Order: sequence, then C-alpha cells, then structure tokens
Amino acid sequence: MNILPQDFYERDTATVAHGLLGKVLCVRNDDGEILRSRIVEVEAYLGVEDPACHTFNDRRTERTKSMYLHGGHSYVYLIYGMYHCLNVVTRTEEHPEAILIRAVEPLPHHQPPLKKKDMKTNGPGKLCKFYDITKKDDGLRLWKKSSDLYIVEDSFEVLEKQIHACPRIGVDYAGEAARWPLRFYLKDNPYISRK
DNA sequence: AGTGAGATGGCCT
DNA sequence: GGCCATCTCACTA
Repeated sequence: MNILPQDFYERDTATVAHGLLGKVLCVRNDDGEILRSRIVEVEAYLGVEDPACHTFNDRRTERTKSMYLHGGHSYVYLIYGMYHCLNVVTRTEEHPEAILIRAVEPLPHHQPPLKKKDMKTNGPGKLCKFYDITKKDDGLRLWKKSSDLYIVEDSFEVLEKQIHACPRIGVDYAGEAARWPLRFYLKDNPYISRK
C-alpha cells in the first residue's frame, strides 16, 4: 500500500480524476483506527474558467482558500447547510482546480453484500457523514501518512475501458459547462451515487 | 419508478 | 435575499 506522492496531484485535473478511481481513501477515526474505502466515483472541477467551479472567475474567498493551495491538499465545504463534500485539490497555486469525491466502496469487501438501504457511502454528502469528514478536515495534506485523511494505492487495477464519463450532477446553473463530461465512475460498481 | 418538497445555514451580491 | 457540487421522505401510480 503505497501513499500517493504530492506530484500525483499536480497533473491535469481530468487525468488525476481518472487516476483516483480505484485508489484507497484512508480516514483516521476518533479511536485512531484507519478506515479504508475504494474511490469509485469522482467529478473534476476546472477552476477559473469552469462556471460550475467554486473558483470560477478567480473567486478567492474564505471558503475557497484551500483550493488555492498546492495540489494534494483536501478541500472540504458545507453544502445546503447540512452536508459536507470532500475534494482533492489538483495542479498548483496558480490553478485552483479540484476533484469531488462522490462515492466510495468501504473495504475490506470480505463482508456480506449490503442492501441498498445500508449503503451510506454512495454519495458525496453521505460519505462525509459516514466518515465524519467536516471542515476540520479542510486543507489537510493527503500525501502524508500522518494526516487524518490520505490516499494510497494497492494492487487494484483500473482499465480505461472500465471508466464511464458523463455530465456532472447538480450543476445545471452552469450553462454549457453542465454538459461537460467531467463525472467519472467505475462501470458496474454498486456504490455509484446515481445511474 | 418517478416526482416534489423540505430541511438548514453559510456564502456571495 | 437568493442560491446551493445533497439527501430523505412522502406522495403518486
């Protein structure tokens, strides 16, 4: 289980989004245990020229501060007054782009198959609630094993053919950008947020 | 299966 | 004041 180095995140955002699929998100809980889950669905947000992105038009605010950090940091924000969303910052300080983690599959999968109603990690708000990811986890260094949040890779392999691309969810306000195929997920994975 | 409304509060104009 | 990178529940059928 190798941790992903910071330069993994400095590349083109759509490329990193593809690369994150199949990787393992590690969350340290209150007891110091590491909870692992496989990333199965993501969305890319392309910064100052992407009307769906929080940093569209170089909007620097208190909320978006973490998006202006170097690639490899976390960006966590509150949405609808109720749910948090976890993002991975990409590229560099000059390019505030990020990837939304929309769904994960808890590991190990040596457990009885879950009923649909038990799936608590098949959505960006749900997975943050499940793992207690909040503003306290904003701006963390995901390439450091000492962080409460980091990402590693195991022997799980993802082929390009297994990745499906389609428009992003919940960004209809963004005009034409709402149709850009920047949502990526692993075909046939049961933890996908929607079909 | 599909639709619609409400919860709830920070963020931005 | 209006909008939101969401989710659940209550309804229809």
